[in-house]
Amino acid sequence: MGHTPTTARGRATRERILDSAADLIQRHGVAAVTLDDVERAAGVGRSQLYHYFDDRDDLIRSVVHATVDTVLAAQEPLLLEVDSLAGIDRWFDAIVANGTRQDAVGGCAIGSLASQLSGQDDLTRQAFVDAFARWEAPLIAGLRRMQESGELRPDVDVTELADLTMAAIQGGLLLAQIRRTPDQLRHALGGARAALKDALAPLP
Amino acid sequence: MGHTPTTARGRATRERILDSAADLIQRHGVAAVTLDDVERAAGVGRSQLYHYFDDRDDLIRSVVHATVDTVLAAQEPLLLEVDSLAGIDRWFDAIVANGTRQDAVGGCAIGSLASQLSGQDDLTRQAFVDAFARWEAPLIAGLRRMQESGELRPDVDVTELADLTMAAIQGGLLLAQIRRTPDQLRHALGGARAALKDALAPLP
DNA sequence: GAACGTCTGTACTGTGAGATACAGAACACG
DNA sequence: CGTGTTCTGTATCTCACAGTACAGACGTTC
Repeated sequence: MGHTPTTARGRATRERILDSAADLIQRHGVAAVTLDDVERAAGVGRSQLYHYFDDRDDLIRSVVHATVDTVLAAQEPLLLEVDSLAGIDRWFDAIVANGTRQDAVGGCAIGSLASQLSGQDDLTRQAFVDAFARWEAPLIAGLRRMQESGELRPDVDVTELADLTMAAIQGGLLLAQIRRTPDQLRHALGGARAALKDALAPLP
Repeated sequence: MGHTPTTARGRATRERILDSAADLIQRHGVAAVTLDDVERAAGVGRSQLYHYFDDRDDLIRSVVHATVDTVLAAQEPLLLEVDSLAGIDRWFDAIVANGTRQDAVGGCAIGSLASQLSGQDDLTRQAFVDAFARWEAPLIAGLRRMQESGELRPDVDVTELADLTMAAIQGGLLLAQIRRTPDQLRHALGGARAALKDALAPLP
């Protein structure tokens, strides 16, 4: 997997390559990005690319891992608070805000990559299985806490709730990306919220 | 957009090219499919490709249109019956069955293409906007009939219900494709069903 | 059956883009 | 400083693949 840099300059260069590549891929898709594009955007020469990465596939894989880490790191603070309906609302609001932001090219960075690359090798697909598992884990944990505290009915299946929530996020982002409007994302999350509210224990 | 065939043989050849290309693209992704691959799979020569299609992009666009038509045609009979909860259940069951079938590579043919190509030109993106609109229209119409007959509460927004249902389908199929298990699709559709059930008018 | 349009087969070309070679600059470390 | 290692710049190679050229087969119509 290429050379891991030992100096500060090396690390900076490798980061710059990864960031530029991730940005280009996010905007134009994996297939449309050439090594020349990455070089230009990162301001490096061909030799650097092959110094830090084995080949194009290795670079793409590295971008996938970096993207997953970035997205999950951004989600983490809010995900740890999803142990109440209010916390879930804050999380959903952040997702909508994020999906609506700036140029609103939108879509989920992980979801987009996943549907472009999951038809690839099994190793790449596994990376996405892991990514979504890591994403869903704190949600399941939060719902379980809600169940233990009696906030959630004891008979509901929390993994089922988590699954439908993740699907609503991914589907909502995909359709919002195509239509270039956040409405469908909001509606999808509204549906997930309704399902979650349904699972709340009736007030005593 | 290439020559439209006038003879039966010509139509058959064009169809064969389109079918083979659609199949290859479905399995390996747009970027991974070369014209040589299509030729081999369809058993035609290079000249045929360029006889019926202007260039590779034209072929891809044609595959998109053909895929959309195929998927929507398959959905149509069930979609016309979604004016009752039982009809919706039949539709959902068919989607799960279809997503579980055969090699279960899964994913939505339209959704996959959309996320691969929506970053392309605006014209291609528009094709997917239209496709999803065509898909959603009979669902909205069915829900509206349910509302008019009093089966659905009058205050609910049927487009909102339709939107979240479409998102559940797309998200569920995407995640099911990655995990190679239909569970998440079932859960996602279960969530949509709960939202729909919530909108039913209380029994008199 | 001949002549014209439609369709098909094969061989070729040009180039974009991934990969390599190798020399030179920057830097760490004694 | 000097020497070895890490990092960078440029030029070049190679080849897969989109696109072209052109001849030949088929088939339809008068």
